[in-house]
Amino acid sequence: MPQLNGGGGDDLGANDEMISFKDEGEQEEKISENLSAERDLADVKSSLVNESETNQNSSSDSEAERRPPPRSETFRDKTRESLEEAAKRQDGGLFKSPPYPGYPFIMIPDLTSPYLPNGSLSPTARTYLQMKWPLLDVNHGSLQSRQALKDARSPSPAHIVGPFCLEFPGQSDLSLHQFQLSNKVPVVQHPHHVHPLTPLITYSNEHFTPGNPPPHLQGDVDPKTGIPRPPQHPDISPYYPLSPGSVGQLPHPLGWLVPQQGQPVYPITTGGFRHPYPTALTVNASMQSFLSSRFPHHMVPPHHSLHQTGIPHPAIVTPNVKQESSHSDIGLNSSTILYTLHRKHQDSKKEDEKKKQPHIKKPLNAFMLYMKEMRAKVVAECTLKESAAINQILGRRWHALTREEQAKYYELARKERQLHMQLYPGWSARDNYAGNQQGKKKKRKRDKQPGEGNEHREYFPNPCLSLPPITDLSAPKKCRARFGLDQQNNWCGPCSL
DNA sequence: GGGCCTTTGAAGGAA
DNA sequence: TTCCTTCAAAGGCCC
Repeated sequence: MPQLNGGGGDDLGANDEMISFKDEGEQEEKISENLSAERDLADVKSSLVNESETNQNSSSDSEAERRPPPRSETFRDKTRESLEEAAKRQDGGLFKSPPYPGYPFIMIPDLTSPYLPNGSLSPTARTYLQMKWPLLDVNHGSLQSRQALKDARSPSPAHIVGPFCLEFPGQSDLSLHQFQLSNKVPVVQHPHHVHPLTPLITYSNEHFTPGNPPPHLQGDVDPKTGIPRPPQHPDISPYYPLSPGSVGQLPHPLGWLVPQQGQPVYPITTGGFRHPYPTALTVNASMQSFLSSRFPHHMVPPHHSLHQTGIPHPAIVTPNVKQESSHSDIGLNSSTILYTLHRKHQDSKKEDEKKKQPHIKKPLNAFMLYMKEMRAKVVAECTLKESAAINQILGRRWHALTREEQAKYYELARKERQLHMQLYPGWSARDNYAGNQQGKKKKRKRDKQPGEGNEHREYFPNPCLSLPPITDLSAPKKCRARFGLDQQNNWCGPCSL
């Protein structure tokens, strides 16, 4: 396997991670070289914020800006430490004197209340929103945009500046790349028809190669696969997408986002309130539920039923809980029936509240990111549709990747984890275990027999050379079936026992 | 309708 | 520290 070239040992993933961080260290050097340019960038950005602040906001804004960012008690110490460590380790100068309060791994502003009493976005929230989702014209500074933000029903795209990333003269490609990595923006995730490459366009070589034109000026066809890219800015993370039809139904600032390539980014629908990917409202709602369940009530900021940012996170899946009417099942003829039903209603309501807690998905690991990118390509090449077979191919291709290529995905995965950790500080992978899921049936993997499965990989570092054709899923995997009794010297260890 | 398959990696818990 | 388990995505297949 390519990963073994370096003689790193058995743990390939660990080695790759090391490589990833090594590369990162090289990036730090480059970042240092461009520190002055980034300061200029920061000045420009800060001036933009301050300018709009001065013009539009009352003194409360300034006061809010002076206030230290809300230190949520929800942040675990270890999370904070890891974030700080990651910040120190990763961005060097960018974090020494962060011109952006929210960039990129600083504490997230209080998004549960990003608006000031006058209806405008607080500077902190505005900064965060812009950094997090550049599509938001939160920094535009115009009364128009703010008006649109306040008037959630206004779908006016007038203040939309279109898909863009914050590119400033003098900003190095590397820093821009880092910015894009850390502030990928959710726009739209088409459940199955989005080219999976999209997620990793951000991490394509374009961003690693200085001097490339802005990605949004490039064609819509991915040069790598020839598959058209979805109407989404390549700098925008599709991992934190908005679901079509999920946002427009809610009166929030994103209602004004413009359609791209004829497809509405945030379509205003009159459909139900069910949505596969909850919006930022549900993010906040999830955090609200999370906070409520873990911390004293007085420590939990108030939660409003309508979100303020409208930014969803794909890692969240809200169970489709039927909205119960508070009066629908209450009888009117008998007080006894009424009382009984009311009790039942209250009980079911409690259960529903538990179920309503959005399911925050795990951040994707490097291989998952790779799969998302390459799946369509493999499907196109092999005309396969069965994911099991495709995943086998992808698994082999993954091992065939060079260390540098893999490092790219490890880096992306690391960014995703950091972003996920920022968005959901108290989240634990354990939360998603079936045992903690209400009403979710625990999935049980089929028990593997000795000598079956990954054990072979230890003895055949390159499974592409030793395994039967990958499309032949029915081919036996056991060494006896593969090599026969007369070639037991080729059997792997477990099979030889 | 929901679990299984299949891959790798991350994370958490048990030993 | 090591090992094991679960979950993340994907979509056809099967019960």
